Amino acid sequence: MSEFNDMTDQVTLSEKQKQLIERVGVQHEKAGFSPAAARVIALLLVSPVPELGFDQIRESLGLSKSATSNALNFLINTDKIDYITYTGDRKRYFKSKISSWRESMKDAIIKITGTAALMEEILEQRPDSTPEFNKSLSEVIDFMRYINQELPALYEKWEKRNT
Amino acid sequence: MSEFNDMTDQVTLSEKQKQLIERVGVQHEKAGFSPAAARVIALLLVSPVPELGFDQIRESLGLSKSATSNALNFLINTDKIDYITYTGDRKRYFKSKISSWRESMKDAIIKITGTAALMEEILEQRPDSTPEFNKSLSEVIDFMRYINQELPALYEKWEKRNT
DNA sequence: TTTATCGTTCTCTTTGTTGAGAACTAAAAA
DNA sequence: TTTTTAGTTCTCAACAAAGAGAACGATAAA
Repeated sequence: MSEFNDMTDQVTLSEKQKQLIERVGVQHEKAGFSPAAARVIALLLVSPVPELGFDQIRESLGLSKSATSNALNFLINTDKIDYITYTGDRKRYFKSKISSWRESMKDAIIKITGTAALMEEILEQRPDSTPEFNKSLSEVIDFMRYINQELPALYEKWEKRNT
Repeated sequence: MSEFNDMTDQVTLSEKQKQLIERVGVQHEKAGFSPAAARVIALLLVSPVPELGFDQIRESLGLSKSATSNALNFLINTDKIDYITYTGDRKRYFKSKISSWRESMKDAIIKITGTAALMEEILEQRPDSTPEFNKSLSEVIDFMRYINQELPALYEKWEKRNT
């Protein structure tokens, strides 16, 4: 496409931005992402240009093609990123799915429900001989369920507040 | 202490309980615990006897001493378990800290605050040229902060409901 | 003092993770 | 048809994580 294919494909990032990418990356590593995948989402959040091509990502982060490919596919499969294309351009442009944070929140809540269900299973098979323990367990479950139930209303309230 | 030291130290667990321990264990592995540590908390939640000694844990889970020791110390350091002692008995008896779930919830909320702070840093350095993106980012931050702010009240409401 | 108890720590092996680099593939362009 | 583009997949090496088992240590009991 470009007449200057010897040009670098790197995104221009300040030192501050690079450091921020590392910090956001580490945060995501702690959440269970691989270092490469963590840096990729971080880049897509920090980059002034929010839609980046494969090689822009690869070169900006100094990753290999395989690491880049695997990270991108992992992030697509887990719904963290998305890509768009432009007519007459075969490249895919990857972007953070931050705009669909509402759905991500819902998914996070479903996880809480799952935890509560497992806790419930634990509680159901516990003996009556440990009433204190059982009470705590029952409280956590109940609180989780309560939070779960009240969150939609809380969300509504937030929506209204922001109009 | 016992005259029958050739006896096994295993806790009696049904097949159903063993399977539940595995499932709760896997759940904790997904949350970032090592397999051994995950099985230990699971055991301390499922076991009919909620306070277990080192060898009871080791033998019930079929772990080595090192794995047991490291798992227990990790869980103590991360405030997931606790131990008590009895006069005239040098053994430590380990127990789940499920009873202090209120504090654990608070810690979980602090984590959200931390995430919001990092997001805020991202937002602050973003260019004005990406208003949609910035708006989404700003919304997530705002929603997180809102949840954070409203949770104490929600907790109060829950407490009242349960009296 | 010697022995037993209750763990901790060290070494080593096994297994899993991460990612580089090259080979490969599918589609489009020339 | 041949070449280029845009990635994917394979192989391999480096490194890290997990845990077994033995050696070690610290306190208490005999």
